[in-house]
Amino acid sequence: MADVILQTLTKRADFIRASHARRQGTKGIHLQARKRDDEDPTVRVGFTCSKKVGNAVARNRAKRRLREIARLVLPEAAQPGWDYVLVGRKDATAERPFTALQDDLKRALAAVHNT
RNA sequence: GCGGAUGGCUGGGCGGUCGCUUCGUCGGGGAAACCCGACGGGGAGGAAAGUCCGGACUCCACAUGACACGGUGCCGGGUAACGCCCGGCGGGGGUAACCCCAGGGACAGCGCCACAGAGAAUGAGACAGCCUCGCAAUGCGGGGCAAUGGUGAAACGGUGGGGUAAGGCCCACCGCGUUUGUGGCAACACAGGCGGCACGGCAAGCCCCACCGGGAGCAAUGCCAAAUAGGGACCUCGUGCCAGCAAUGGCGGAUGACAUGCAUCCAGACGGUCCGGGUUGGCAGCUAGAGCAGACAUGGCAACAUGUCCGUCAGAUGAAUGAUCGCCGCCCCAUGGGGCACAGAAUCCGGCUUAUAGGUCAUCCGCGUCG
RNA sequence: CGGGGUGUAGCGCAGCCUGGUAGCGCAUCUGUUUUGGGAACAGAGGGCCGGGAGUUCGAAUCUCUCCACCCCGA
Repeated sequence: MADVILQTLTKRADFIRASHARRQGTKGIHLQARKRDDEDPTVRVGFTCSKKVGNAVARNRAKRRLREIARLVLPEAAQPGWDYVLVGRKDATAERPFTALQDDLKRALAAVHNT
C-alpha cells in the first residue's frame, strides 16, 4: 500500500455523503468515512473545522495538524477507494500531544474499517 | 524616590528533521496543456479584524439645471479624497503637564417643555403675600405693587447703594443687545460709546443656510473549454456586404393605374434587448503602487510637500505561509512541571474604531527628601 | 463584497416614529371552589429595556460606537 494516491475533497456534496456514512469520534478528532462504490482506488481526504472550534487562528491551527497526521498515517492505514473526512474539535485538536493525535486517527480508522 | 501626562518603537531568538505554495535556472517525459526531479530565492499583521468612511480600478448609465433623498457642519491649512490629520479660536474639566466637545442658524416658519406651580412663553400673570383707604372690623370691599416666599431643570436679568407708603424709579459694576475703533487671512479677542430691563431652552424634533454625493461592485469585467439548447418574445437600418484605385453607387415584397422619388403596410439577420435552458472548470484581472520604511537637505510652528541616496515589497482559491524536537529568554507554583498577549492576507491603497501579555525610549508636570 | 432586520419579566410579543406612567398573553406563587387533582375565579411577585458613551432638566425611545443572532442579493 505504498503507492496510495491522496486527493483532497473539494465538493460540498462529497462532504455531506461522507457525513451520512460511518463516523467515529475520539478525544482529539472526529472521523467520517465512506467506501465509494466505484473502481477508482484513489484515497480522498477532507478537513472540516467549524466556527465552534474557535476564531480563524484556532481553526487554521487545527486544520494544519489534521493535515499533518493525515499525511503521516493515511498512506499505511487507509484502504483504497474510500473517502475520509477529519473534523476538528474545540481545544482538543490544537492542544493534544502530537503522538496521541496520531494514535487517535489510527484507532478511528481501525474502528471504521471493522464495522 | 513616589504618583501622573503625552508621543514613539517592539510584538520572542537560534538550530536539526519532515512538509506546503510561488518564482527562477538546469535535466527528463509529452504533440501540447502540463507533469516529475535537483538546486537557489520569496512566503501574514500592528491591528491582516470590525466593515464605519474616503479613493484607485472595472462595467453600466449619462446634455445641463432644479426638486427629492442621503451625508457633512467654529476658522484656516494639509491631502488623490475623506466623516481623517495639523494649527488656531470658543466652551468645559484638572493644582499642573494636559485632556474632552456633532461647536452653523431659535427675530424664516411650525412644534415640544411631563409632574409640581398662580403663571412654561412675544407680550403675560397674582397662590401665599406687601402697602394704603373705607366699613357694620380675628373679617370684608376698593385701589396700588411685583421687591419677598413657595414650585420647578428652567420663572421675563444679577449684585450693591440711594429713594419710596409698598413700589415703579435713579446710579454703579457684571451680564445681554447694538454700534464704532484697533489687532488678526478668518473664527474671534480687546477697548470705547449707546440702549433699556426688552429679546428663555430644545435644531443628535421638523426645518433653514452652505458645501458634497450618478449606480453597482474583483462572485466587477474579459477570454477559452466543457455541457444543455440549436429555443421563444420584441426592435429596426448601418459601424455590414457587393462593385470601384478613389469619389461614389447598389442591397426583400405589396399597394398608391406604369417608372423614379415619396408615403403606408408586411416580412426580417450571422445585428441589438429581454426571457428560457446549461455550466459552477481554466486563464487573464493579480499584485510595483496617490507605494512603504530609513537617512539627509530645503520650505513650513505643524500636518505635509519637494529633491537625493539606500533598502524592501506574499499572491493562495475546501484557500499555502506549517508540523515536530532540542537549547536559550520571560512569567507562575518553586524537586519537577505549566504557560508565553490580541490575533491569519483574499483586488489594492489612505484613515477611523475595537482587541492586545510583556519589554523599551524620549519629553513634560505635581509632591517628598538630600546637597 | 453589498444590503436589511432583531435584542424589553422564565417564554412569545407590544411600547420607540411623536422623549416624562414600562404593558399584554402563557408560565410561577397565594387564596377561593372540589373528597383530591385539573379547569375556572380573585389577587400578588418578577425588568440595571444587549453593553458603553453623548444630546436633553429627563433616554426603552434620539445620536454615535461595540457585542450577539437572523435573513436576503451578487
